[in-house]
Amino acid sequence: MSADDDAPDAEADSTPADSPHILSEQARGADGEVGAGDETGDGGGKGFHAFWADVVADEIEARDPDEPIVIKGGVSPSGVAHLGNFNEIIRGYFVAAVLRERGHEVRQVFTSDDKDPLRKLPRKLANADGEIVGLGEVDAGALGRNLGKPYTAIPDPFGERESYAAHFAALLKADADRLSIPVEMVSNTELYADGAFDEVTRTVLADLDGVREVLSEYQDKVDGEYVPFNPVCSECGKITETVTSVDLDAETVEYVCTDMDVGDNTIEGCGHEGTATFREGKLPWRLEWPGQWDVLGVDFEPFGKDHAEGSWPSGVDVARRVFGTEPPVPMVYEWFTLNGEPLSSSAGNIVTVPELLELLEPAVLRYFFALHPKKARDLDIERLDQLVDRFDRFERAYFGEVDDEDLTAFAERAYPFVVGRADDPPEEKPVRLPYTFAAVLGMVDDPDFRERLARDEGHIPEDASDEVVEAALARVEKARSWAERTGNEYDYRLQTELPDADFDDDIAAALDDLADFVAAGHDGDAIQSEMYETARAHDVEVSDFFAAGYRLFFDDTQGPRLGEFLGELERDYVVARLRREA
RNA sequence: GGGCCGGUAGCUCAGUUAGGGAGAGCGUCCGGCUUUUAACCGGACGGUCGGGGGUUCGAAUCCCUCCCGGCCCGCCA
Repeated sequence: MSADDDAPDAEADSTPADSPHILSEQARGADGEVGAGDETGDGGGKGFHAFWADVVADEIEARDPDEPIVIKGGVSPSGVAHLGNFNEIIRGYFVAAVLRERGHEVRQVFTSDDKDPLRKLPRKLANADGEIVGLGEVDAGALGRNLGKPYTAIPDPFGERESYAAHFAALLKADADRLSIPVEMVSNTELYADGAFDEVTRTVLADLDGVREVLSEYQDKVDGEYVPFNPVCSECGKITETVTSVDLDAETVEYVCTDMDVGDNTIEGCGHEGTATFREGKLPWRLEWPGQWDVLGVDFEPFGKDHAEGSWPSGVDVARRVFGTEPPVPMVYEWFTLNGEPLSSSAGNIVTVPELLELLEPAVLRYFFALHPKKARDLDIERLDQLVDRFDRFERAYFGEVDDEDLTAFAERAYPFVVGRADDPPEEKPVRLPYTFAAVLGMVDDPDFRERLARDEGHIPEDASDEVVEAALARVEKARSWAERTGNEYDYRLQTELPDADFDDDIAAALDDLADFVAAGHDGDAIQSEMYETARAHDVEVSDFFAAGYRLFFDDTQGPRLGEFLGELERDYVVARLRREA
């Protein structure tokens, strides 16, 4: 704002340029009157970008980073690896892909912050297939006894991996694989065990007063006694908080295993007094995060809005004043809601990657995350068709078939990354069945029926190869799963057995007439017309007649356009069913 | 209470970089396909761009202010 109201307003420690909201306002340099100091700024003349990942890539390039450029994400293992966690991988992926396309070497890593202690029991877990299960399905007691221990020191509740942490990390890695995202999983525990953290730990413990001064600006609990290192108790295995002395030469600390407060509860310490090396403990989060930047040489990291005002400013400060390094380029992403509600594993409002991939193609899911990260979005399972439609339109825009400049500009840049083929973009547009139409086809299992109807409705080109047809029809199973999962207006199923139903004489006679008509051989349009004629001829309400048809074929009161549908089915079957014979 | 981010049609969202026509898809309604029955085609309806003020010949876009929502502001991550 104005130039001269900077009273003795104390610390301007973090300048606006440290705002993590690089995709929002032009917070930096916006008021051109800052004048001189700012030549390393944001590199001035960068053009407009239709794809946000290019904006981020510009920021990274402006730092002139060493290669490979390192992009990081990370979470603490919790009960379920849900789609929200996946932001940490896929948002970085788009930036990584753009940088690679620009000729850089990029390393994308994901830290599983698995030396963190389990602080409370999760309400839900995900098994190895990503399916969500309740605590009751595992040995909850065993988990409870391990409160306070690092996730890597807790057995896998499903008894498959070497630890709780490994189980969780494997889930996320599997999700990344499913979406063809190359990411290197890094165990935070191993970083300590391998000594990668020795140097930063030494830096912290060598200047306790200096570190306390920085931290105390962000944490009330930091006093002259506070030692920011949490050893693992050699006796009970829990993370401890009370360090009594530091021996820099030996690289050890003395500690007492005291109680740890977690919310309303207390995790009891065992009282053991012991000695731990730098590798037998961890730094608290506010130091650990910038420590990871230093250890891994991180150039870019996306994070959720919850970190934007808490961890990030302190992390910037710690990086500079404690470690003497520059923090990475940041990027805040908005959280999305699921079916209009916040993601919550305890409330059961979560969805996993494998679950979603039963309902739509990987490219559609990647498209969802290619949309602007600063917008709060809702992923509405009931209306997944809208998302898929938007993707289809986006894809058509890439192939120049949509009269929309903005969308086309976005698609031209982002589409190759969305389909994971930045260096080899598709030259021909895939054949896509409209999602709701695919759901209609899903009412019948017969693949030939599906293809015939899709062709008749003009959704498959005459000269399509078998591969193209097969690829197009693959969406039918997705849409079918969607209809079943939501129980929506496409959730009809062609009945193979004759449903139990009675009809009055007029309707029965009309059905018989229609059966004769079908037996004589007519196409779908004709059958549709004949249904009206027949109903009138027998003085039956058209709606009642259709209802009878839906009862016979779908055991329901409604359904798709019946005539066209019957026209594609096997004639003998239709005739017999109309005659209520089979 | 303070800070940050967001608020564009019923729904999902573009458009804000460089101020100039308020848009798309879906839904709804109407119509078409000899035919009230969810797929196809055409058309229409639909918005105080969260409210107010300001700058400007001109504001969704820039400035101020207020409202609403989310996040952060003890610990943890």
